[in-house]
Amino acid sequence: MRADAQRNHEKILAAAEEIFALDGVAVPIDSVAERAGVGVGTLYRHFPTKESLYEAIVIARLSGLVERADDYRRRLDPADALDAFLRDFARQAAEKQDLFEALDQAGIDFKSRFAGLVDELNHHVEALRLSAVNAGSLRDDVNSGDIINLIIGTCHAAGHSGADGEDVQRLVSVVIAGLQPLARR
Amino acid sequence: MRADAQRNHEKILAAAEEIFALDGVAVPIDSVAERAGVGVGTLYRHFPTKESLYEAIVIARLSGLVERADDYRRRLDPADALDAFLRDFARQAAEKQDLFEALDQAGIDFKSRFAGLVDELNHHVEALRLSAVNAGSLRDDVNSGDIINLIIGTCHAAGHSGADGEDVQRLVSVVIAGLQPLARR
Amino acid sequence: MRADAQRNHEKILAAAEEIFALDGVAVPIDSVAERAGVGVGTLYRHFPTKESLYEAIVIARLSGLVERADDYRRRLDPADALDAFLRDFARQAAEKQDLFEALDQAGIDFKSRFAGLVDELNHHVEALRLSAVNAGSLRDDVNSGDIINLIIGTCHAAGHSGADGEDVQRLVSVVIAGLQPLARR
Amino acid sequence: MRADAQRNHEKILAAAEEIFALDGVAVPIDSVAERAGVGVGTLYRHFPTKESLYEAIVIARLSGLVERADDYRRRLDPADALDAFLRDFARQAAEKQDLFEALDQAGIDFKSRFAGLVDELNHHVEALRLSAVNAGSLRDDVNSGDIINLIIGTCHAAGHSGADGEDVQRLVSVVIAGLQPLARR
DNA sequence: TATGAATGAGCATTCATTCAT
DNA sequence: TATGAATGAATGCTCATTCAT
Repeated sequence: MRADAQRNHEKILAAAEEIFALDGVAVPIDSVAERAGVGVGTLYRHFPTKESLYEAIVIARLSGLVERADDYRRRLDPADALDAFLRDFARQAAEKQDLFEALDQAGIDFKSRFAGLVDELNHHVEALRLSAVNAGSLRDDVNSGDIINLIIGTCHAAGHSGADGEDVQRLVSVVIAGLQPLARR
Repeated sequence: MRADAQRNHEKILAAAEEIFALDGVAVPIDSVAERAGVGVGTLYRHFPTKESLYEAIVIARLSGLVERADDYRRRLDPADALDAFLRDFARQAAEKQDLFEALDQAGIDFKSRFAGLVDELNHHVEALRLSAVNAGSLRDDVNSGDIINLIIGTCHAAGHSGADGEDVQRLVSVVIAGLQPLARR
Repeated sequence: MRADAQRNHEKILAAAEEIFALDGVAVPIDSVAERAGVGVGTLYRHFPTKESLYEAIVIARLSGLVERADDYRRRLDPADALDAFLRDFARQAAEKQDLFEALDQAGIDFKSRFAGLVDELNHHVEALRLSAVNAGSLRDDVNSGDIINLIIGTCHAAGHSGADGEDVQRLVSVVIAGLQPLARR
Repeated sequence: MRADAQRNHEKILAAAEEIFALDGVAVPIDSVAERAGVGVGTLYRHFPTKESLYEAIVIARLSGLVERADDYRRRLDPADALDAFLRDFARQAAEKQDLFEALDQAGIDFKSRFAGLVDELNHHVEALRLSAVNAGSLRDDVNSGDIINLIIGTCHAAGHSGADGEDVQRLVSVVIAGLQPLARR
C-alpha cells in the first residue's frame, strides 16, 4: 500500500498546484481532494492542515529554484548565470502563479515559516549577484532582495494580467536591462 | 439628511481602504462597518455587496491615476512625464498595497468589470509612452501593458516583502533604467 | 430588537439545558439551535463557542446554589440549614442532570474556569459545615469537599439510573444519616 | 496463531481500559490501537465497533464484581460481607473511573444492553443486603439499587474531583455509616 | 491474517447578506 | 433611515469504519 499512498500523495500535490493556480489558495480543501480523486480524509492523512499542503508546494518550488541557482553559478560565467537564473525563475513563476500568490498571502509569517529556505535562496542569489558585480555585468547599487522582488513582482503581475510566456520574457528582459551597470547604459 | 448619507459613504470608503490595506480583502464586512462607525445595514445600503465596495475603491484609485497621467502629459516633457507618472504610480502602490491586491484577486473578472477604466488608463499610458518613444527617451519594444505590469508587479512584491518607500523607489529606478532605449544603454 | 434578542438568549439557554440533559453535552450545536428555533448564527452571536454556552448554564446553576446556601445559613439553625441545602442541591441535581455531567466532563479545566464560583460554593458549604459541627449535628471528620462530592455523586448516579425524585431523596437521606456525629450513631 | 489472536485481544482490552480511564471514552479508536501496538484493522477484527470494545470492558468489570459479591457472601458474616463488597467496589471505581463513565454514557441503552449482568449484580447485592438486614446490620428502607447508586455515584464524583484513595474510603465510610439501621444511630 | 491507508458523514465555527425594529 | 440581530450555506477538520495490500 505504500505504492498507493505515494501515488495519492503525488496526486494531491498535483491537484493542489493546479487548483491553487487556477482558483487561488482560497479554494475549499474538498475541491482539492475531489480534483485529486481522493476523499478529504486521505488528503488530511497526507497533509494535516491546509497550510501544510500549501507549504509543501512552496517548499518544493523554492528548493527547485535554489538548486538551479547553484547549478547555474557553477556551470556558467557570472553574467550568464544570473541571466539564466532570472529567466528560469520567471518561467516558473509565469507557469504557476501560485508560488508567488503563496509568497504574498503568507505575508509576515512566510519569513519565519520558510526562513531556512528563503535564507538559502537569498544566499544563492547573493552569490550570483556578487560574481556578476565583480565581473562588471551587474550594477552594484541593488541587493539580492531587490533582484528577487523585481522578478517575483514582474511575473506575478504578468501572471494576473494574462500575459503569456513571451510577454513575461520581454518584461524580464526590461528588468535585466535595468540591472546593467551604469557604465553600460 | 443627504449630508449624513454622504458622510457615511465616505467614512465607509475610508475605513474599507484602511482595513483592506492593513488586513487584506478577506476581512469580515462587519469589521469594515465597525471601523467606519456605522452598522452593517448602513454599509449595505451604500454598497450592496462586498464586491461593490471593493470596486468602488479600485475605481477611485484608477480614476486618480488616470487624471495624473493626463496631468503629467500636459505639463511635462515626454521623458519626465512618464518618469513622474511611474514614480507616482509606484508611490501610491507602495503606500496602499490593497489596490493591487484587489487587481490580483479580481483576476479575470477584473478586466470585464473595470474594462472602461482600464482602457482609459492604458490609453493615457499609451499616450505617455508614444511621446516618450518619439522623444527618444523610451525603448520602442515595450507596450503600455508591459509598463503597467512592470510597475504594478514591482510594487506589489515590494509591498509584500516589507520594503520601505526608499526601497520601492530603487526598484522603480531599475525598471525605468531598463526602459531606456537601447542606444542609451 | 433587544426584546427579541433577550427572548432568543433565553430560548437558547432553555433549549441547551433540555437537550444537554436529554442527550448529553455531545449533541451537535445545530440541534440546540434547532430546538431553540433559531439559526446557528444566532446561537453563536449569543454564545461564541459551545463551551461558553455550556459554561453559562453551569454558572447559572452554581450561582443559584450559592445563593441558597447563604440564604439557608441565615434563616435556619445549623443542622436544618445543612440538611435543607443538601436536599435542595440534590433536588436540583436530580431534575437536571446536566450540571453534574458538565462538572464531570469539564474535569481538570473546570476548577480553573469556574474557580471563583467553585470557591464561593465551597466557602458557603464550609460555613454551613462549621456551624453544624459546632452545633454538634455533623461529624467533624469530613470536609466541605467530601460533602459536595457525596451529594453530587449520589445525584449523578441516581440521575443516570432512572431514579425518580423520591428515590433521590431516599439516597440523600442515607448520606445525611451517614454525616451524623459518631455520638449519635 | 490462535495464541497470537488471544494475545492481541488482551492487549487491546488492556490498552482500551487504560486509555479510556486516562482520557475518557471519547478518545479516537486509533489511539487505542496504537497503545495496544496493533493496527486499527486488527482491533476491528476483534471488536467490530467501538461500542463493542466498550461493552467488553464493562462486562469484564461487572463480572468481576459479581464474582466478588458472591465470594464475600460465602466467606464472611453478613455485615462484613456487605462492607467488604462496598469497599471493594469503591476501590475499583476509584482506580478506574471509566467503568462508571461508561455506565453513565451508555445511559438508557445500558440497561437493555447489559440487562443480564445488571440483573445478576443486583441479585447478588440483594442477597448481601438481605443477609445484612436480617442480621440487623443494615437499615431495611433501602434497596439494592440504592446501595449500588450510592457507591457508584460517590466514587464517580470522587474520581472527577481528584480525590485520592484515602478520600474515597472516607466517603464510602460515610455512606456505610448512613446505611446502619436506625437503632444504631 | 495483520496492517494502515482511504473514506466521507458529521461537527464547530465564520461571514456575506437579509430583515425586523 | 440606521441599526445590528438573525440567517444558513460553506469551510476546515475529525474519526468510526471499510478495504486494498
